Amino acid sequence: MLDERKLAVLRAIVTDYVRSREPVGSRAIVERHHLDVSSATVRNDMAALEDEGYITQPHTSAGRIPTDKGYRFFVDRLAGMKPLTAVEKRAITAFLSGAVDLDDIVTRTVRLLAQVTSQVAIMQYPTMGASVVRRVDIVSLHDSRGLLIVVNSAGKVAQRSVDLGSSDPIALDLLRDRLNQALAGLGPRRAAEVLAEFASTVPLESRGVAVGIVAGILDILATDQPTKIVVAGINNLTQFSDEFETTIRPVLDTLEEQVVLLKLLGEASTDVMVRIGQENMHANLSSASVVATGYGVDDAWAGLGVVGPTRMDYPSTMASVRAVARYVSRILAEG
Amino acid sequence: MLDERKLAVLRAIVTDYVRSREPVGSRAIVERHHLDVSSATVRNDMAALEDEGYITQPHTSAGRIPTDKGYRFFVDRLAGMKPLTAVEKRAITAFLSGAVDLDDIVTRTVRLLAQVTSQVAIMQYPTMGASVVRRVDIVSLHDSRGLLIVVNSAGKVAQRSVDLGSSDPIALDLLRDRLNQALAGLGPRRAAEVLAEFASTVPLESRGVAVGIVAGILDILATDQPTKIVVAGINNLTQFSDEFETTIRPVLDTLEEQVVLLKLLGEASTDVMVRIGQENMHANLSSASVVATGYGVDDAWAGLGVVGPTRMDYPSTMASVRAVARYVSRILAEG
DNA sequence: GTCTAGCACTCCCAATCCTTGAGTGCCAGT
DNA sequence: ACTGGCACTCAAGGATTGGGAGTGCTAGAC
Repeated sequence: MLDERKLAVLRAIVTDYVRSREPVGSRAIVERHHLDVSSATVRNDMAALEDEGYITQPHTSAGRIPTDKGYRFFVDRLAGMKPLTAVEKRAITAFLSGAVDLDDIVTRTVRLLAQVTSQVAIMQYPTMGASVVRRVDIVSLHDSRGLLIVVNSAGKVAQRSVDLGSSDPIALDLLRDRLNQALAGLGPRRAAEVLAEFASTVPLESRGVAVGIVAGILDILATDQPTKIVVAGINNLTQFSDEFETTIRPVLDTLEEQVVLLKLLGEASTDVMVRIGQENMHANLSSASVVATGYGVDDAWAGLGVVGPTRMDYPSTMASVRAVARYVSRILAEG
Repeated sequence: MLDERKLAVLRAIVTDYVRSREPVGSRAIVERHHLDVSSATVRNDMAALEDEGYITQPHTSAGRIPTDKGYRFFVDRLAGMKPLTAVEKRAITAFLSGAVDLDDIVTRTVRLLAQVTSQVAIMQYPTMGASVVRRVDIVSLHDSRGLLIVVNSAGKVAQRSVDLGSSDPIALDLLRDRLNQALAGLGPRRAAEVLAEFASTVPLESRGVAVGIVAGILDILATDQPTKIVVAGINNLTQFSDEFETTIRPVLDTLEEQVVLLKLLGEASTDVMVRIGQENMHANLSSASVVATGYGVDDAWAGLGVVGPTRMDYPSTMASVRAVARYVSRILAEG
């Protein structure tokens, strides 16, 4: 059904439309892509492609633009990823290697991704997931307020404020030591089991505080799932000031909804995932595409990606997303 | 120069223009604000107000719109703050009191502020500032990588990854205890002084690690200044889809620049500050206004506020910003 | 002196019409 | 199976026009 030349025509339409943002006509194709046929022939091919649903006309007597299905075919069959230049690679490593802690890594990564793709970048904090508890700390602040801190093997630090009552520092030190001995090295499920028994092993006079703290730790272990999402490069949307209603407004609305973003990134796995337009199953993203992938090391895994108009340079974007994910994974693995 | 009626006219122009987004004419004023004079009289007043620079015409034969100077006068002299309704107050407390830690407080607050003002909200994390070091912790992760954690009395947790070399757990515990004894209760300046001497007091075999850790703490103490900024409600900008070039694009650009935002919020003090248009001294904000204020308790102080078009409802916005700042301060004070 | 009624004037805005040109679809011919 | 040619469609850009909203000014009333 689709011979070699029709594929070439589709490829030409996608690439030219992405470049120019304007419907592309038959004459332009033969000229820019030196197909050795006449424009009338290309027109016939275009009619066929339109019948198949790969392209469409904004109105009679305009050129063609790709449909979601057209982009999908392009991504799956007609194009690979455009490798990054050496300069880009160097810039990525240089920028990421300056990070001082997990927070900093995430912030830098998402900004970097926004910059290299010229799109809106979104990134999820690594989940504790398969990681183990490394340390529990209790810090008294003022009056009876204190702070409970749990660090996991991925280097993630979670905190909760707790009521320490009138317990004295010595008792707190003791409690902390006991908690660390009991929990260090345990995964979240096992830790929760141990904690269930823990309070009863504590001397009566600090029982009350211990109960509060145990509850706090359990809370941290349990509510770790909905990880934070960071966004950067929203101003990149302004380059699509036409398409305000179709792209900018809905995407901005979506970016405020953490839940939706989490779901988008949740589908990411080891290879680069592309969701085009309606494929996102979300009204606000019906004219936007999401390019995402997973990143991290075995005990700290999460997603990152970009959001942009369906008319985007998929080969470059996919390559950038993959590259950034790999580099940040490496950084995470190293420390 | 400006008699009672001229002030009333200016007030009418500001309020009507904020409501309708359209230049307001003399006839509309006498009708909507039952001034007992004719439109011709109002026209004379308007001519005077225009001479003084409080209002201007987009073009001949259009109504008048306020200038920056006009808004400024309105804010300073013609309007107070419009108190919040009981419902709003209750919603604020309810929403904020569910927060579990500092991170959560900040996130909730900034979203809340965006929602009640229908503007873009920005909020700065509390600075350590006058606070004191409460606890230092060292957690070993994997291989030789470790995590250094510093908690201050404001409940803020800072972290750095450090190289722990091949030091054994016992030595680390010792080091941690010594650090806590040395630093607990000290302000950042004094702590830095103590740290300068610290490494030389450590046994030779763990000297190397200690040096790295001391450097990390110093780094945390030193780089605490540029605190993080959180943004919410960017989608509220889409209500001004006219004004794309004048408001949306430049504001979006500005929001990506942490430095600029920090400077904006840095000027905030105890009362509500309003910067109108050009007063922001920043090209991108020349048709935007910033309403900001400080919040926090004595040892943890920072700024929060909103950014929107100069044409905004100042009385309501100012009241909301102040109310949210007060509630979040109270929450912080309570722990 | 202060306000008002009236009127000429300005200028945006929306509607209308026209032209232009890009691009298509189709058919007859090679 | 491809191509040249031609009629057709339609968006986009100008030019023209007719309100309509609003102003500024002036002469007169209080």
